[in-house]
Amino acid sequence: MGIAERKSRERAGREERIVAAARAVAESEGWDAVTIRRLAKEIEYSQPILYSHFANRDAIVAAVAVEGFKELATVLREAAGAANGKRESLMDVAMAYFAFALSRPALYEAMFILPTQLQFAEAETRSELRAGFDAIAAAVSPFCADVEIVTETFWAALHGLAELERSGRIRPGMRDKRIALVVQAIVDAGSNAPMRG
Amino acid sequence: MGIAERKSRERAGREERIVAAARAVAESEGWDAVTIRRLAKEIEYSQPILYSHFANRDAIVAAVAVEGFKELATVLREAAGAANGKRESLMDVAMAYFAFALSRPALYEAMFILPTQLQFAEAETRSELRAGFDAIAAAVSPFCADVEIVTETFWAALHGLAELERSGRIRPGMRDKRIALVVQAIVDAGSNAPMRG
DNA sequence: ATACAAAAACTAGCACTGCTAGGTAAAATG
DNA sequence: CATTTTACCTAGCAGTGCTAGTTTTTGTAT
Repeated sequence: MGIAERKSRERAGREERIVAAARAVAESEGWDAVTIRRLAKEIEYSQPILYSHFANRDAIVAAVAVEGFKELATVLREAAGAANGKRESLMDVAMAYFAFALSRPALYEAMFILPTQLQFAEAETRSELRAGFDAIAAAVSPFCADVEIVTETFWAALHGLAELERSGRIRPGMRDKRIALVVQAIVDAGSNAPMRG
Repeated sequence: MGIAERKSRERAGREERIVAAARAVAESEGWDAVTIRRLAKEIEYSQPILYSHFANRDAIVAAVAVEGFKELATVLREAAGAANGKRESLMDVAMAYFAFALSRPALYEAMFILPTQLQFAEAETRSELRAGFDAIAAAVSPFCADVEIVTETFWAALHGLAELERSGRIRPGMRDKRIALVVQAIVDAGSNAPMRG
């Protein structure tokens, strides 16, 4: 039964094209430009076809977000692996996270700002988000006892810095100094806490 | 010519009612429910009236955001003033910020997530945002030399923690530990940096 | 008081959105 | 080749932000 497989392949291919189109349009014209009609035009099918692949528009955004989580995890792992020392590794992870967030703003938006509801029901999303989290945790772990807490806080600080800079709330010029401050805080958390306890 | 004044007063009152309605609907049903038709119904006028007060829907959201910036500044100033020691003051500011963000999610959304374009052209918004920033800066200043940088980073960390928790990315239970970690980082930044320099 | 001018508010409608029902063309099966 | 199933599209609904054109209300002057 090669026919069913061919059809399945074609469907999967079209689904990828939808997600790719959504991402491309969002990145070049913003998420407001990502309408069902626009995506239908991009893939050269009628609108209802999209609803045979995704339940609604949010599900398409969520699919883009899942792609983003995969890529973020890869980027962070590579950044952590390339460095020599523990401190360099942490700094590289921070810089890589920032570069990711600012170079793909629409993708980052899909991951952390837009839907925030459906995408966490899917198991795949959870695991991919976890992969990125683990990459950060690996870089953080040499400096602290309670890895989970420190990773969450480190991540939140990077996320907050990226968001406030992206929306023009804080000065764009001092980026590296702020990141250095966050990294230093993690390093200090490792050297201070044990001394006290 | 008391007539013109009366009319001006009535207009201002109606404008306040529009903003209040937008905020109330957003807080109880989410920003998606805040449509022009819905607000018109709430204030018992026709839709075009709203456009004699605001250029478009985003301007209404921005007006709500401005209210939020004023209230945030007040909340942070009170928190900083009530505490005794420098460290308590910093911790209280952090807790107050968090309480603000989580207790008025729709308001916080208007301030930091939704429009992010128009509202910073207005001078009023800038000054109110600055007021909140200054309140944080006052609590941070005893612990560092470069107040601006540290304040930006401290604020970003709080914002990131609030956002990630609000969207369910990090565990809700460990909130206080993460906040304590951020506060400790600021305190350490003050005790470490001078020793090195 | 009444006719008039000006201001204020409303009705109706446009172009767009997400989404869907119902009919049509294409393709696989006997 | 006929039939059934699958795939797909056209057309349309209800709702959105926003606006043109008209009507009502209000204040002014005779």
